Amino acid sequence: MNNPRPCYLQIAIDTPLNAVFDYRWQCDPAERPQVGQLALVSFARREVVGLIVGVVDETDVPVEKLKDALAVRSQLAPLSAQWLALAGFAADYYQRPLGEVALPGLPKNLRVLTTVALDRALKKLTKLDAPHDPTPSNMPVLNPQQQIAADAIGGAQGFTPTLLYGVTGSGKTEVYLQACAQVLAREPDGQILILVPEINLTPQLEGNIRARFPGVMLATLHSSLSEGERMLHWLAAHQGKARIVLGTRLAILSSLPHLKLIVIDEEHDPSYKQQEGLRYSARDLAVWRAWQLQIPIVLGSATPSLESWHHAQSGRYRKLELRERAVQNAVLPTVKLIDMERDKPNDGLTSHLVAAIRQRLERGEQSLLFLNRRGYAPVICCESCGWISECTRCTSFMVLHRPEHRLRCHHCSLEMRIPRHCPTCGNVDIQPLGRGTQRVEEGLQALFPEARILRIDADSTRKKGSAQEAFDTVHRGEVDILVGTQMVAKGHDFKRLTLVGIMNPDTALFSQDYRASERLFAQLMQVSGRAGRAGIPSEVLIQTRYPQHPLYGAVVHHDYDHFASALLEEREQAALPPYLFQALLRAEARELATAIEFLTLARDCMQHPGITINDPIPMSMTRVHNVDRAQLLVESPSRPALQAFLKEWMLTLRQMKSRVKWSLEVDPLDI
DNA sequence: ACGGTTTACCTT
DNA sequence: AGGTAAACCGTA
Repeated sequence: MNNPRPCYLQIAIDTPLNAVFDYRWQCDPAERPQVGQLALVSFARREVVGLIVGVVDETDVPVEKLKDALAVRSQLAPLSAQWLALAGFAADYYQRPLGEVALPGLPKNLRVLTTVALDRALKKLTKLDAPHDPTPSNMPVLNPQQQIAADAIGGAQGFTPTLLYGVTGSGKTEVYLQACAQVLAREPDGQILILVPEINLTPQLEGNIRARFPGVMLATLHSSLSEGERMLHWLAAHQGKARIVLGTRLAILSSLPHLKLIVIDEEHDPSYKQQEGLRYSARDLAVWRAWQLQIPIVLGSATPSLESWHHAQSGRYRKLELRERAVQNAVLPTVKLIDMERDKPNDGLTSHLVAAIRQRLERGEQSLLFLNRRGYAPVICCESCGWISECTRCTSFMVLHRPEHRLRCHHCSLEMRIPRHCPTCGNVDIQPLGRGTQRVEEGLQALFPEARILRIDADSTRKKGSAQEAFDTVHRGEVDILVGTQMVAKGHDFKRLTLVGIMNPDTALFSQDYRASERLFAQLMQVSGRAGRAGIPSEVLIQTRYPQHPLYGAVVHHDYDHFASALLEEREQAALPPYLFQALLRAEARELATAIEFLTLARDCMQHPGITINDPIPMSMTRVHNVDRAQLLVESPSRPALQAFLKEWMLTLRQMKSRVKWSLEVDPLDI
């Protein structure tokens, strides 16, 4: 006899509450809901989609509190136990409730009340039948180092983390592709996840993969997809139809039931770290995922993160090296330092750099000027009383944007007209101080009136698609001099580019942030790599006041090894990551004192053997948009000890019910 | 007494 | 978090 008895669904919901919620469900025993399915429930006067993490016959929740679940999304195959374990690991590690990790990782259309988008995508995928021919088209012949690397990665069994270390142009992409080919050929349903820092900046890669594997479905996952596309691509991966998934950091949480290989390109890139909400590192989660599934993972970079380099040195990761440039007879560019004390710059440009640009113009070659500061000038100031354009809402300056004739705060977007005279003393001589890309562009145009100059930065590419258009213009050779921020440093191969000028990198040398030099080195190597890709000898000129600085010496000699070893030694001596593990508790309030007070309480509320809790300090940019921020750094040489402490600590802090807004970041990058 | 804003409370 | 209802507050 069928005794219709309710079962209870334990549901994770996207809320900061650290709990799962039980709902009643009238179970047809033949169709019991499954763990990993999604369900629609009413929660705190609204309806939300949650994730079923348990199906049980009993519950401790009092009957008067229990509600019926409204619907189960049975048309969608459940998320696998392995996927749930990944979300669970991320939730534990980053100290957030499971629902806050698992649900935002799903396409938005799966989380709405109606299922029309889901049904439409399902229908579309049924009709579309995925090609299943893993045969690659025209595989280029690899050089011996590349071949060894491709075979080692493609033929690896079990959890095999590999650091693929090779300079720009050494042909890492080709190694990935051929390793992929081996895995696709060997594993009949096998899926591959390829992560890149920013997909817009590597448009070539998607094309290369499609061209190489015409018989295999590729799905992309990144933030500039429309919701419809994202739903479709996510489902293609979830159903196993997409054999290759190419995506940014958010793709690490995609459902890949037959995942057999993970590739992380430019693994050192800071954009693998999410900087708001759940502050996860896609690279670190990827390594965990590979370990969980016991599959190979390759981390590629010309300038690996010190964390990965350290793992390679200690033998935890296998290190494979590509020493030669593989791209047809390409040579490493010559890097030269220009001493700005001896060659005084005019309009920010030393005579050496000007001469080098002129030479390129005469030869019909392209130049790139790299300056990591947008706007016209970072600040304006009054000549007579010393007034400077500070933001009224932030601890920062209002940046002069000349084309728009406005001052703008880059942190809270406050804008105002440029004052005609000084607001404090009335003096009319207000001068821009320092220079950004707009001012450099203006200076160059005055110097080379006949040259075609293009500026690429966040301001010039605000409109959708305008960045691509700008890059296309450069590729077509319609630009002589390119001025840009870090936007131009990544990915693009400029065939006719033979000169890279780096305008003012010195500020990072003496930064409080101990990671600044690691980042600067990676950035200089990366931007240098834009030149010399087509076999024409090319040059990188770095303008500096500190030509003796060892960092520049390492850049000149393209010597990451020694630079990294020296940095690692420093980090070990100073007890810093990767020899130390950190977490950061942040608090924000109208008054700085309120934030500090909360953090002091947090510091003193628990015993903490083996853990160092530093004093609360205001953040380096204390005020943003009229909110004051402070932080508390927690450190331990043992990751498990830190994890155990954080777990307890979060329980205690949540119980404090303080009305101060606070958040925890595990493994912070910026301190 | 009004209406707009800040705060407190709840989530199965 | 996010949604609602209660509490607060200046002013007519």
